[in-house]
Amino acid sequence: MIPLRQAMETYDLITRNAEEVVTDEEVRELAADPDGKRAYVGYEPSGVLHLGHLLTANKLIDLQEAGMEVVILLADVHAYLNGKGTFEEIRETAEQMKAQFVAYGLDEDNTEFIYGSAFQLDEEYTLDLHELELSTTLNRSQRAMAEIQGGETAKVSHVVYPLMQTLDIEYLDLDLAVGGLDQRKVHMLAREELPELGYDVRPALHTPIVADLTSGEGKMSSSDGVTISMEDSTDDLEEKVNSAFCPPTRDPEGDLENPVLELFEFHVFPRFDEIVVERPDEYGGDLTYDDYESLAADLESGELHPADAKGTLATYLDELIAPGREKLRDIRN
RNA sequence: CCGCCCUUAGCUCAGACUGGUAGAGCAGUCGACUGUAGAUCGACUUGCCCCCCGUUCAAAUCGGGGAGGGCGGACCA
Repeated sequence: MIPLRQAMETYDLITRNAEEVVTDEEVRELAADPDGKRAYVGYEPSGVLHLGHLLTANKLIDLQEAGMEVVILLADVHAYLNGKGTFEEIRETAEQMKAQFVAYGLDEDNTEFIYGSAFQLDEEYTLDLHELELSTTLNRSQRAMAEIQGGETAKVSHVVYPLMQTLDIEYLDLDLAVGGLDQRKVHMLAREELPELGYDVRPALHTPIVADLTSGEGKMSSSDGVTISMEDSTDDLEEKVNSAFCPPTRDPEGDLENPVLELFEFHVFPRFDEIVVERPDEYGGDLTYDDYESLAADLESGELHPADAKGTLATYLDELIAPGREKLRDIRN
């Protein structure tokens, strides 16, 4: 396989499938000399990875491919502040999460896993945090958190949370912050506040939020609706994908998205060079695609039937998830 | 600390005044129709009515106590 870095311009690799790049100039500058530059995603520890996690993981893999160092923050303190349980419980799920990321394909030697509690409780960090608390309004912090916290009424911990993310970017010595689009307001807050403390502003890169599988609207959520995760068996995947909303178009009416196409675009094509749609002769025989655009175009034209697209999607997702699924099984035995 | 409002199905809420063992919409599940899903029909499911004590033949409903959540309480007066 040709290294992606040679096959694609570094900038295109770094920004592919990104919903937003802040700012483009800053990222172009990074792309000009990516070696040794540090990028991160922070995750609240979870025992089971789902497609939302994997979307940002795909981006991290791109960045590794581009020559960057990747840091995964196992955000135990953040999870604690967001009411996710005791530190003990959070730690345990963090270890499971780490194992699944490695199984998924993040190069272990090139990926730095670090617990938030390893540095977020230091005196210097804490004093910086208090300084941020002093210069940030409640309103601003709450707005930054709105997408992240549940429907619950905001606690004091919730407004501290994004301020800590701001400091993480400095204390982890990063050059790029990565996150889903739901992290946008937090990163904007960070860009605004870091200079106030005398620190440098870093660029941010946001991945899209995949639409809900069954309705095609909003975002796929782990709390409600159908989520595809490392826990799913092959049969689960087939069933979930088959029940997905999938009109034969890339651009459904209204605000709706085609989640099946989105999964091809954001999860399958970035990890496979070639996709084979196995089709019985009565429907025209097998089809082969090496990029998302041609597959989407065929769905649009009717050449590719949604049912065949779904079967194929389930097969490839299964392949992506299989290593993590095995790892989970090991952990649990 | 004090005051007011809220708590009923997964969600949003009716029902409470006038006690009689719980409803709607949405969601969900299952069929029919489509070579997928959705839409559309057809059927179905769903409950410690926040907790405890009391009154009563009988309490979601009345009385008392408690919990959780929301909002308010400077001055002008």
